[in-house]
Amino acid sequence: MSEAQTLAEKVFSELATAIVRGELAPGEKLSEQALVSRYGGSRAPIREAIQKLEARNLVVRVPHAGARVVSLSFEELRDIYEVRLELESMACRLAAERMSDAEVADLEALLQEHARSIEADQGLSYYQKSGNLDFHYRIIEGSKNSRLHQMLCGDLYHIIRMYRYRTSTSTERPLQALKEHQRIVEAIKSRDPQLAELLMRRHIQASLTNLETRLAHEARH
Amino acid sequence: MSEAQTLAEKVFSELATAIVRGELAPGEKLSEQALVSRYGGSRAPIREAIQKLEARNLVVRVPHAGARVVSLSFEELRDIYEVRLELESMACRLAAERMSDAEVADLEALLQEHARSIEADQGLSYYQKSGNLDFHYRIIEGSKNSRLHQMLCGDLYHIIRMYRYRTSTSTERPLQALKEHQRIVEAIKSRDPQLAELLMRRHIQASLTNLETRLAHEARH
DNA sequence: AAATTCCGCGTTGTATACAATCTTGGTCTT
DNA sequence: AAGACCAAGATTGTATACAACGCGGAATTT
Repeated sequence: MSEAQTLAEKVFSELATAIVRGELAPGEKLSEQALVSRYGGSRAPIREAIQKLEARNLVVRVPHAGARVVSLSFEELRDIYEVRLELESMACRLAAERMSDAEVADLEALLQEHARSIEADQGLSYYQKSGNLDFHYRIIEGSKNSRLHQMLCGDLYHIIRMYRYRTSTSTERPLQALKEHQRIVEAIKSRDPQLAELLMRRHIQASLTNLETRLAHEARH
Repeated sequence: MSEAQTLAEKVFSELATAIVRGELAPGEKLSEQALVSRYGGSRAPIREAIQKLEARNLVVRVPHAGARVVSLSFEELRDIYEVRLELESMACRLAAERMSDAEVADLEALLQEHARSIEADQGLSYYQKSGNLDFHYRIIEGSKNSRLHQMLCGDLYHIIRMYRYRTSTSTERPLQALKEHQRIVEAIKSRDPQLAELLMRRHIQASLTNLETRLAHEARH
């Protein structure tokens, strides 16, 4: 991702992606000694990396007991989605007010790109992975609210992606999602904040119920 | 505040309150050496404390250059308020749905307490300080959303309180605020989520415009 | 046999020492 | 005189060493 200027940042970055990808299971203990022999360096930068992970809510640390990969309960994950739903709807409303015409045009171009990918039936998995994220990132950036951007992209999304890996890869409805994306952009283009917010809310709500049923199904086993 | 189980936590706690109270000015540099001679201990726990401050967005750290108390621009502070406005309105809506009858009764009792304090004209300053916060905290807790609670109380409120200290102490309209609080509780009591959210949104919007005019005034000097 | 206490080991928290980087002051050049 | 370059000092990043705390198993007691 971003080039690390320090060893601690490098270790943090690697651990973060490892956690998000599920290579480190939720609840798994992060022994400082083990990390030293795995990533090199001494305990000082490793501890710093762990603290950075804690800051992003990817690990939980208890004094004198060590750090563990965060393990969210059903309720906690639902809470996160609930907040994300609200914040991203807000971002979409603000984007409809504040995005420049050029940015809106770029966003339209992005969706046309996605449409071609799906039509060719080749970039289907691509669309599910980075394509979907690209769209949402642009909306968030379009809100022109730095703190909102930080909260959504910096904190919530890592957690969400982490649990996406566990429960199959995102939605299996790329065509439906694309249509919803297109309607959202239409609302932004016509500078209708309320409609844009409403459409985004419904869009995310769909994936939320998707997740809930999936988790409920998983809980039975 | 919370009893510190480790030296790093203790230093963090003291530094945090010092920053919030304005004893450490925004932009001021936090030299590790200086903090060691001020708070004792070695650099290890001091560094850990600084990292915890960074995690809460109270300081900004750049590699090889040290840490400074966060100094927010006008736009950044407005961004934070914008997010708070949305999240706390959301909390109020959820509280109207999820607070127990007992909790609502407690909240009513709290407001009656506040009313007496104001009527006696003695606890006026009290109401502005902790009273106002107590009310908002209870609403947030009433949302029963742990992540929402964490974001509002853990991250945003420290920053907001920090800048309240700089610009005179909160609103000079305790009576008006109390009335608004009472109406909010009424909406919660009658289990009207939409109305509760609307009233909270207006309530915070008032303090937001309050802050904006104050900052605009300050910018002239 | 079950519960409890205590001791030993491993882990984390803290202190000190060394290396790498940035900053500051001065000198030199243009 | 203004700006760039360079070296010394200070500061941060990293490594190693020591201290404090928690966990787990064995021995003891009821």
